[in-house]
Amino acid sequence: MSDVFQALSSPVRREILALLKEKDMSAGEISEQIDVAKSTLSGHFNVLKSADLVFTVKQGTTITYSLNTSVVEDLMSGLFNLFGKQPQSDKESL
Amino acid sequence: MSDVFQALSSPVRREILALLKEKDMSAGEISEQIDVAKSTLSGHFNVLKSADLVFTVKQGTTITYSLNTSVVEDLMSGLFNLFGKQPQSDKESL
DNA sequence: GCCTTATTTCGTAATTATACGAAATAAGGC
DNA sequence: GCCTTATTTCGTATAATTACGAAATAAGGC
Repeated sequence: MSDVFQALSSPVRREILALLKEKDMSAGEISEQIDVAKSTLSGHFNVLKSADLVFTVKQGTTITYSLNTSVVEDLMSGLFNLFGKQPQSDKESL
Repeated sequence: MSDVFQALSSPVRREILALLKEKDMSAGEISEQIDVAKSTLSGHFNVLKSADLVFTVKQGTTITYSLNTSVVEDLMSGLFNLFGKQPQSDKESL
């Protein structure tokens, strides 16, 4: 849960996710759209992968990034758990 | 938007919010529940206030913190905007 | 085997975040 | 006016984040 929020706290990473919402893209394609060094982007990709927000498929030398929509649903339910009216059942989710 | 995610990325701050979900609490009451120094908590309160996730009422020498539920709704709609099926209309929200 | 293209890892620097204890501020009761 | 209680600000230390360019790795075409 921390990982997901931490990942989402960067505007650059949210921009990556917004691009991937439209279509799957390679690291190179993403770097054409976002003005930071490729090495920096690569670091952001790692953060997004660790948070399980994206997954990759490697085809030859290009790596295609895709949005992992199921984790977004997990995030939503986590937010409901954090803020919803129901009493907090387990604190592990914090 | 960054502020909110950044605020939510800390487990300590999420624990504060979970406590405030149950009921309004003073800084002192919160510090009885969470094992970090009061000065450290005070810093977390500032982050939460900057993100507009909580608001305060001062009565005498005690300050009561309350959850700002409307910002949670803003967060939800921001997430839908980021991940939802509809094409991204404005990039300002990033 | 060698070049080119795609991407990541490494070394480094600057900024930001998190934590603590001690000192400062603010309000109320006596 | 002085003490007590509640909370914040300050000084400081450490760790994490973000960024860059250069070098390393990986795969494919020739």
